[in-house]
Amino acid sequence: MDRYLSNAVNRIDQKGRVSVPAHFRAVLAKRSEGDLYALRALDIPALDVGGLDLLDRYEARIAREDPFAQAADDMSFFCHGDGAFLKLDGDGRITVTDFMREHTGIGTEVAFVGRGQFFQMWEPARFHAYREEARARLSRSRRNQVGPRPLGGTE
Amino acid sequence: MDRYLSNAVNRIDQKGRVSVPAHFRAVLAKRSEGDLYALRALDIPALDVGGLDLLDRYEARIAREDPFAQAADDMSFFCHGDGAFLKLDGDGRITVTDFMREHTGIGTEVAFVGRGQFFQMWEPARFHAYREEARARLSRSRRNQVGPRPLGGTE
DNA sequence: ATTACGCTCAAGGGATATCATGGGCACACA
DNA sequence: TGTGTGCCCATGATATCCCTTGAGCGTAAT
Repeated sequence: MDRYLSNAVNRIDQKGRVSVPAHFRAVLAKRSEGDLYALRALDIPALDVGGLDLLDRYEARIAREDPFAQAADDMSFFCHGDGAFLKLDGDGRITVTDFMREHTGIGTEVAFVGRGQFFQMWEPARFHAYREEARARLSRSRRNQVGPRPLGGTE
Repeated sequence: MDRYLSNAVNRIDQKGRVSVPAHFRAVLAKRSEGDLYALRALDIPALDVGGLDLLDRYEARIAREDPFAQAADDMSFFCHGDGAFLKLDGDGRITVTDFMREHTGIGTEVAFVGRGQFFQMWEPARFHAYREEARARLSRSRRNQVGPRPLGGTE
């Protein structure tokens, strides 16, 4: 197993710690060494989290831009300035900081959502709402499609 | 860990000192020997700070200009002549000088912002405003994008 | 089939280390 | 004699480490 799949909701304890699902930790260990990289996602109240390989992907993307152009600067500002390293403690937990709470609205529980190459952290209610929106968008666009179906369904 | 990442706001004390975030100090120690070099960023009210390797970035840009042109001369003047060395004290703090305050508007607090190869110092409110601008620009360019997305939350 | 054991994992708590911040003191330079 | 600078230590908050608890689950034994 080398992809982040499925989702789980875990509770934040009084000291602000939350367990990263064991399955995600296993994937993480396979993809990168130790540290976790977290980033405030664009447009949605979630954090994108992964190993250092996730950061590498962003940096590779930035390297393709003219390093003195505005776009490269914005991208670096976003992924370096608005990102953070998370440390897993000995029990596989991370501490939820204000940095994370502000952007996501996370309070006492965190929804961990697998996204293949990375996973996300959401406030559970927002996650459920967003999931429904996403499903609705998909099924609407499938109905509007005349030719071959974009995704899924019965063939 | 060898890149400057995440951001933090620290308070300036009555003697004009401010702690450089411990994580940044660790990166600094790994990348360069002791010295910190600060320059006033072009176009934005921030300081670019790093080891002497920070100059590599600017010198690369100068190298791309015609050495007889005014622009190359101006750039060299700017990065070699208008920078300042910062001294870390025993507790990992630097003293905020007028040189820094003038350009940035820094008053009683400093926002340290990781930028990968270097980090920046901002007046916190200006930092927050600029961060929102940068995110808005990115999100706009993501929506206008037809093909694969340049960066960002959802893949 | 049902009970008992053992494993994994989320979650709680106490002790300790790290870090930002405040302040004292001495030395220099003006 | 002040003012700025460097060096040292004190403190409180937070993060980190280590150990414990208890629920869920599969497996094995009765």
